[in-house]
Amino acid sequence: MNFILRGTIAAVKALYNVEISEESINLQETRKEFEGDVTVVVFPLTKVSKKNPEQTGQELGAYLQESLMEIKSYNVVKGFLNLALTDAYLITLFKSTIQRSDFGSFDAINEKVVVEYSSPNTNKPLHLGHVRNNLLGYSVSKILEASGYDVVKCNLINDRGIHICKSMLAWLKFGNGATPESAGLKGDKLVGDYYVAFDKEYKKQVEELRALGKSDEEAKRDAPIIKEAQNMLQRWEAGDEEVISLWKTMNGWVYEGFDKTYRKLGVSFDKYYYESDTYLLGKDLIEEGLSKGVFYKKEDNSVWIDLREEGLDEKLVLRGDGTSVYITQDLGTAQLKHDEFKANKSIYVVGNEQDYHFKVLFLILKKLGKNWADGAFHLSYGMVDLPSGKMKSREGTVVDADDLMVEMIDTARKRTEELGKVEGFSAQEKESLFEMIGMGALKYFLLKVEPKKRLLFDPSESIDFQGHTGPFIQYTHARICSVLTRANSEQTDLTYHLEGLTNTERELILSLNKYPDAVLLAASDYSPSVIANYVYDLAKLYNKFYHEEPILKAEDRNIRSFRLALSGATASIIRKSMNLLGIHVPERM
RNA sequence: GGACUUGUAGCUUAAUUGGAUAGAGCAUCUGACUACGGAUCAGAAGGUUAGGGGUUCGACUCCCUUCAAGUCCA
Repeated sequence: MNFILRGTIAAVKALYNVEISEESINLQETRKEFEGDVTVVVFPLTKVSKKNPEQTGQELGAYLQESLMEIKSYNVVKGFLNLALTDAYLITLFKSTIQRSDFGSFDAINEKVVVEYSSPNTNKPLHLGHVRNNLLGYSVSKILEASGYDVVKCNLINDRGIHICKSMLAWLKFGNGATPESAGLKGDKLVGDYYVAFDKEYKKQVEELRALGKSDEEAKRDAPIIKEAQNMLQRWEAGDEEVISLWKTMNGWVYEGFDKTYRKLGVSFDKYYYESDTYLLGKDLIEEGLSKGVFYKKEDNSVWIDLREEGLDEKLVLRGDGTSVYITQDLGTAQLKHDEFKANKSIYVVGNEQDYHFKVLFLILKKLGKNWADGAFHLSYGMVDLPSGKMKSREGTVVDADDLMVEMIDTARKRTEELGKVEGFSAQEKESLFEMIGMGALKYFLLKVEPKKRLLFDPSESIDFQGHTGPFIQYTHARICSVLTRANSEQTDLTYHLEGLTNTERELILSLNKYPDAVLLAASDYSPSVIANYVYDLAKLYNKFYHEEPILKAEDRNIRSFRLALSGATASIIRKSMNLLGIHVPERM
């Protein structure tokens, strides 16, 4: 609606002889209860008109109607100037813009963005929290891509450290040589089981030591199994062949398991980083920081940065014995990514428990003079909690990603069969449909909420398939496809000449027209929920249209062709939107 | 002790970034030409936007404060 902006600027110039900027004009959709399509909020303009809002609105409205042929009529309510667009304009808008196949896709802007997401530990299977992370990361990548960025999706895998040694050690002790094949388990599940087994044994040993009179702290420190694990980590760091070989084998199992989960989730990566390769990075940056005077040493040789001026604390960046802390590695990895991709932006999809960490990380990079750090952004999302509280893998209170997906697909199967909707489907078509619907419900459920909000998931309450849900939108798409196929089998004259539009048709065109803005907003906010809510509104509106207006049964041939075209365009935008969420839409369901 | 985030109808949530009478879904109640697909549509009911103060033409949104939930930093 740029012509309204320009027209308003011209109107202000003509009426009040003042130059104003586009930003000073506040345009919004006209609320349903008033007549019109677009509303100019006139309060801010009273400063230049030096008249009351009502009068200013009247003057602007009269001028705009006179000068812009797209405007049919206007009215002023309080300080709001409501403009009604002509049907002719909306029809042209639909034909020349919305119906184009490239509607809503943006030209490449020649900027690169790295999106890091997923970033699992190799000692346990993925759970619902990871699912949120993966879906967010993938969807944000798609959205950025659609808005013109060159996107690199990457996954930094935490494949080393004491936690991996725990799984390895427990497997050696209790595993009897079990493999995923022999145990009939996915590799990540098998390894996760030994991580739990370690913890169980560890707790038992701690109890025993405490029974012998040791303090809690001593017992936790002295339990033989934890010492063994620490010893194993040292051997790993020293490159001990036996340990390395076991580590490779077990991580291999885990990756096979993760791959299956990723495939089922429909997410993918362009680049993998492994902490075993990156954990020693960052020390040169410590040197750099010391020489620049950004860091300082304490008596024990440990290196720190003072961030108290920024309202934060003093922060340790390298231990006294010269070993890294998390932030050391993350500094190094940030530099590595920058060297490799020279990206304009770098997004980290990580839970909000690390808000502080990233604040510090970015601040340090800037203090080191890394200007590229301005493009760094922590896409922080809220934890997924259960009614019982936090998920804890060691206590078994997690919603496993694979189990959840199977459950969702099963529910979809039950629903669909109950409704008797799959007559004439082959077995294979059925399976892919159930998967599409089940995964659609799950993904939509997780993505429709703003990322930063925490999410409560109640496993005893199944995710809805009706109302504000993925399947509702999928259903709308299938319904349109059904109409279109029917139309195709009859006649295919798609040209039309229209006299006017019904209210719902107008609403639908205006809603379709919002798609590009939704993409841009979702991209600048890094928020798939913008798309999710947009496409829901669109689908809802289409269903209203579908009920109110006959399409195939329309008597006038022109109207029939137009409504088919409108339906086709709606299906296309639904498909594009859902694609940005990583959700597939069926043609029948 | 300090910092950050969140708080909207019974539940899950939206609000064009400061705009009109806070908009949906689930659940509850009422209805839909024998359906171009009822996983739909129309309607009813449900709100002191956690509480209090302030800023202004105008506040869910910004500022101060209290409360609640969660997280982080030693």
